[in-house]
Amino acid sequence: MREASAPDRGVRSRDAILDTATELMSLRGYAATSISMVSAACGLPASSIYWHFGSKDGIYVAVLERARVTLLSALPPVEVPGADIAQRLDNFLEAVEDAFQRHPHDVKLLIGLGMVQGSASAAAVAELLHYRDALLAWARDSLSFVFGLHDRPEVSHGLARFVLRAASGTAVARWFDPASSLDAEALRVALLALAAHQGVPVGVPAAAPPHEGPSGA
Amino acid sequence: MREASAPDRGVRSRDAILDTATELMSLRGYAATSISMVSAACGLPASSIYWHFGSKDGIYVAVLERARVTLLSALPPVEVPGADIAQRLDNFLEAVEDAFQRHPHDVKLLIGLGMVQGSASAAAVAELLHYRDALLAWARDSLSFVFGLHDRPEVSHGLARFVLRAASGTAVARWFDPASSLDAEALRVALLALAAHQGVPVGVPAAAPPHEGPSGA
DNA sequence: GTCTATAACCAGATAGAC
DNA sequence: GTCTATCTGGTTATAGAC
Repeated sequence: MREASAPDRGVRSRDAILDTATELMSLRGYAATSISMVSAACGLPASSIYWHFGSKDGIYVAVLERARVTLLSALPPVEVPGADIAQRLDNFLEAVEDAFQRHPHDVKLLIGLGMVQGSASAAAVAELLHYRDALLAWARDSLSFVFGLHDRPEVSHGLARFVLRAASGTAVARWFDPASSLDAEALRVALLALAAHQGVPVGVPAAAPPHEGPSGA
Repeated sequence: MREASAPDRGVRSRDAILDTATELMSLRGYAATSISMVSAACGLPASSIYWHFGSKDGIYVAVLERARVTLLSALPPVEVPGADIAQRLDNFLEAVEDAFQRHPHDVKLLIGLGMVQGSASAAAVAELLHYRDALLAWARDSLSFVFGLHDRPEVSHGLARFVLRAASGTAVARWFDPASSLDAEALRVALLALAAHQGVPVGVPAAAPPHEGPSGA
């Protein structure tokens, strides 16, 4: 396995560079991460990094792409198991919480690098959007299955957006206080109430009447 | 007013630098914002910026401090008006939504620059923590008043954390899709359900039974 | 594919006249 | 307080031997 003749020396180096860049960029951000830092941290000279990725932006795009694939393949299929809504919702939230805890780098890459407009290339921004859309689509499909919303796509979309925002907000909270976790319990209560509020039968009364517009005062 | 002899030429320049730096840093992040960019954008030479703030980090701390004061003074007092919980909650959420919409720079500074550990000074990180804590305290006190939770601080703290995370997540969503707004309606439903779930009387049945631990399956 | 060496440039920061 | 000019060091990126 060691001294792999040379055929895959390249791919091993490539992976090492990607690992290092992922860690540094998710921790410090794209702009604050320099090629020389990556070089020093992974042991390979800067020119090797350029040979593999062409430019700093090229590394960034590769890092984002791999993070997206990794995170998405760690998520379970959208046909969430469970006999009823409560069970399926618990299973869904457990999957979200699990991925969130196990892939902090990937989550943070998605979140923290939104402020890259102007510093990074259009390709990198497009990859970020792709990343976000893929996560949102997974959440939407899963929640559609959980609540049986095949005929009400706008409701499952709204719930998915809510979950994604809660997860993003928790990721933000996590870099102030690294012990922050997703609080699946609160999310469960909130999602059930939101679904009920939209008229979805969840085996529980709606939490509040629709009430159009803010009430005077 | 113009040609103010010189006494306040200084403070005007200082403010102009702060304005420019706030805009650039909230848009591009701290690391990606250079002194020369600020200099070019506000018209003053780099050495004037150093005269006022001493270092790049000094500008950052001043920007954060002013953002915190601005945002906090834009928030209404915690004695949220309203005859009942529903009215007070609506007023609270309206205040949050309003501040969120009117001060995008300040919100983004708080959010997006969490990944500054290692690039910025301890003073800057401390200022960021101070910022976050002040917002959380305001939300906690307001929600305590809204729901009448003076004797249950841990509940109001949990609700405040939930609101702050939702707002953070929305700020993140906003740099993918600038049209994103806070969705006060969803937040209203979620907060009522969460409060009810904690046994707080909100004039509405609890959304779900406490149910200890995930249900088998 | 990996290395050493270096080009070309821009960053943060300072000196000193005014 | 503001300016011009400049120093130093790190940055992205490349050349060319191996």
